[in-house]
Amino acid sequence: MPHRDSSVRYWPDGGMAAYPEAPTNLQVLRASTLLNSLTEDQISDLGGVSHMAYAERAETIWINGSDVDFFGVVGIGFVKMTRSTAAGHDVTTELMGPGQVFGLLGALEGSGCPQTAKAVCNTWYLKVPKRRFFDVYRENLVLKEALVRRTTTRLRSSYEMIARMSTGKVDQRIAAILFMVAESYGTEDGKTIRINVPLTRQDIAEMAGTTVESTIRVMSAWQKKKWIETESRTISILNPDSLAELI
Amino acid sequence: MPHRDSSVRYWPDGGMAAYPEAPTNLQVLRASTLLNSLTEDQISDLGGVSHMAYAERAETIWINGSDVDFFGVVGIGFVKMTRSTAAGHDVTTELMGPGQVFGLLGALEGSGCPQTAKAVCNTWYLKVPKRRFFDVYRENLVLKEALVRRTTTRLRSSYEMIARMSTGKVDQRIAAILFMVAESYGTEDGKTIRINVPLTRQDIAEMAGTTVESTIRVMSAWQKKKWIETESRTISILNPDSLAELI
DNA sequence: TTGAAACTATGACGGCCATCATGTCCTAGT
DNA sequence: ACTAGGACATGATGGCCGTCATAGTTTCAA
Repeated sequence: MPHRDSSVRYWPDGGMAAYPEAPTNLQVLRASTLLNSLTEDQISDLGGVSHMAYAERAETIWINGSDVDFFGVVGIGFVKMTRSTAAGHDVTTELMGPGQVFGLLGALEGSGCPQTAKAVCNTWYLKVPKRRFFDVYRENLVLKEALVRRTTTRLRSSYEMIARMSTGKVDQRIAAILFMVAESYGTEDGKTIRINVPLTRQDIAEMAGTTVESTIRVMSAWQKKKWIETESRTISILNPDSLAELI
Repeated sequence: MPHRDSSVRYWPDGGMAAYPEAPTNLQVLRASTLLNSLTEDQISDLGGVSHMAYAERAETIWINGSDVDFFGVVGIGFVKMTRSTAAGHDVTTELMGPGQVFGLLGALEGSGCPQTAKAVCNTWYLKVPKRRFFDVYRENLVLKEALVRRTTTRLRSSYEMIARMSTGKVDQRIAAILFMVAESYGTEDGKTIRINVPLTRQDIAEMAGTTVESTIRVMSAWQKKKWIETESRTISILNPDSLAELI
């Protein structure tokens, strides 16, 4: 299922002394599956009032509950949407990659953003003012349809998550997460699947709803079995079959 | 937050020798928050091609993956949407009550219904043919907007679920489930909140992603503490404060 | 280059909870 | 009324995994 072209750049590499090259506003808007249904005029219109922003790895873009007057479109990099429980644990519910729109959810019904947005790695993203977007959105049947489809898809995969996370052992949950991320951001090379997101064990633990230690234990065991491989935060699944039959 | 009028009938009571009185097609359509945005003409149109159906407690309305040519609107009773994991456990992701539309999700993008629908109690529901609905839907801005809102709300609460279920002890999860159900289908009477859904411990276990035994243990303990009370599958929260501070 | 911080790794221990087993009570249908 | 099946209840047991502790390794900025 991994479908992306391996030549695509997912995140800014190299040091950060000089900012990695930012994409242009229009590039980002056109790359968005949700927004590229707009007309050229509308896109350049929105592009004109939006502005590119940069978030460093682990930087918080906004806290949950806060009222923000923009939503984001990931340009290069990754943003995770998290929620923190009363016990103080952060749980990651979604991982947004290049072209993905984030923070639009709360926007539609006015109520604040229910989730915290945090950069997984150094990330360029476009801040689009909500107000301007609504002007386009309100009467746009195609856009509404696109939005329905997008939320529907997310809803479906979030049910998948609930089913996987609320039952199942830790190793199953982690395996499920790996496949889920690979599904969106993986590239195949023969049997091995390379996950093009720089994820720490902590990141994975938050997605799987477990602890760093357990995640490390499980993944270390897999590494010894040559099922997976990690090099500088990039995970490759060497033996998808074995991993899959865990689930 | 429980907001319903206690005079509303949530499910057919009494024996089933004679079917409890069915609501009419139009009653159900008008009671639906999603569909009542339609014009009178459209409603009576849809009402004409739909037909009322009855499902007994625990009856399966459709299996996941199957292609069904209708979606449902709950008239009287409750329907749960479940998914079963590879391990054979059923996980309930949503509980749909009177006026709620179910099974529309998969319909919009053609792919089969991702979840199994099962009656929680004896239930009257309206089967609305998808094809006819699409004719109305396709060009209807208001309906699309309503759908976006509905999906958005569901998405939000499903993220809530993920956060709650993937972390947290069993008692916290169960408490969270009770409040979540009470939020939608509870009626307040002084301090006590009565949950107007006939749920077994098994039902609750499936929602909390745990086992019947654990659920029984936890809820029995609460009963001894007079925090909750059960009479013939109807749960009342006597002491919401104590229960809430578990979470 | 170097040092600090973050990440990965591994062990010990204890509590939670899934599983199995057994029994009572309630409900529904003959 | 009687019986069968489902729901509720409770105990015993063992393994998973969260927590704490400690140490090695990588990353990155100065």
